[in-house]
Amino acid sequence: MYALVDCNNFFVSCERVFRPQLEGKAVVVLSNNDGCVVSRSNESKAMGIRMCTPFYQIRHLVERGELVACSSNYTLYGDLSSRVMSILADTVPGIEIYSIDEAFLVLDGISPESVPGLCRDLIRKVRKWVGIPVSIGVAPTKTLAKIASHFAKTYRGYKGLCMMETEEKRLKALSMTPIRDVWGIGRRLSARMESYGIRTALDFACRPAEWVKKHFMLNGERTWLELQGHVCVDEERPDKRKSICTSRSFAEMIADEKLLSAQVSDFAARCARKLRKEHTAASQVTVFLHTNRFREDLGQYFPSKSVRLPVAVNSTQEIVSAAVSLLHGIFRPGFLYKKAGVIVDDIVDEDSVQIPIFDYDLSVRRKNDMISHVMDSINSRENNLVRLAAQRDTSYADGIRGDYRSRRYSTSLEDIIEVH
DNA sequence: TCTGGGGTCCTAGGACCC
DNA sequence: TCTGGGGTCCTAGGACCC
Repeated sequence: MYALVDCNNFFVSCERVFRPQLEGKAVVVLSNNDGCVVSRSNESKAMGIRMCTPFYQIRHLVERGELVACSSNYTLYGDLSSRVMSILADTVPGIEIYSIDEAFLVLDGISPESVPGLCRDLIRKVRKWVGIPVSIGVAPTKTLAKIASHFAKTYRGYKGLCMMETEEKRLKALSMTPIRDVWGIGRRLSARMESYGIRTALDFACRPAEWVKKHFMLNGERTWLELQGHVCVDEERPDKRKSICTSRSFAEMIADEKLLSAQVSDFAARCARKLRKEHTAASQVTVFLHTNRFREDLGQYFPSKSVRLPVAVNSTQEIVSAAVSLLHGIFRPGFLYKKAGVIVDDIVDEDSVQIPIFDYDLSVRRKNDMISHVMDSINSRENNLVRLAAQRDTSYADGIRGDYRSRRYSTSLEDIIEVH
């Protein structure tokens, strides 16, 4: 059996940990630039606020005092997430962290009758020690555990735990689950399913195997098997990423190449830091630009360009310099740019980097690596204090709007003192 | 006026080879 | 005018996830 532990309304719950007065109120957490809604409390869901709603469409509710909006504070959420995960990891033999607010527990070796008690204990512990409410769904496959956790969250009677351990419960749950809510069935697939008359997960699970194979690809078949109770989604995801991306929308559109170059340098430096943190290196760098897709009155341009480096690298200097020259290759004057980003991929472990035999100056590489590590150790104390000249000379948050930002309760000494 | 960020996997189709 | 068949590998883009 798998247990899916899911933090309820995670970002909102994190804000509530440090601002208990938000308990019971309609709250939303906004994306970068206070752009759109990325987390909702039950109360704001009940008001009909949808996920990804642009904030300007609901700002009047905040002004009328009917809704509380919080700018996102990812450092805080990451910190609370790791506290939750470490409690889970201490309690069960295996844990697969699936996202910032979800983890699968592998219940191998735990007797079935002790599972409910163990789960209830976890719910209690996480709530008491971290302050975050979680729901747990237990079922024979990950796809079914997802469905179970949805029931655990939605129906008060379950008190946060839904066990799907019998055939009868499986069929009942599938019959009550719209096909679009099934893990792995997105907008496109569910539209197609509905055109075949499939409305619920049970409708789909009841179709014959041949029919599913004929009409859907590998993923559809996999989901179908999982709904039957056959494990297909098993393998744990590796902890090292295959690609790393740093991108931002700008509060104000940018026309100037120098300004854009400073932003892109900064994104590239962030990618390099993420690589070093995971002890990996990348041999491909990509830069992309977006104009504002919502402004039909303005010229549109979505260029992107990649370069393959002769060696996998993770020094700030090398990644930034690759990114800047890519930018110069795609920048075209006369456009207003709304978003830019840097992607590094073709990632390998930093200690298994293949060094070319010819035309490569190892001493330069060593020097770059040393400088990067010194930058890391200084920047770990004061974020972005030491930068390349190419990076913009403002602090990171500049140019990114966040009018409703909470304090850095878990990381900033000043803010911790303020709380106490 | 104002519309997020960061990932993974799969597939189709092109390039290339024999 | 007529112009094969089959395989592999790579990549861009789509679909999906949180």
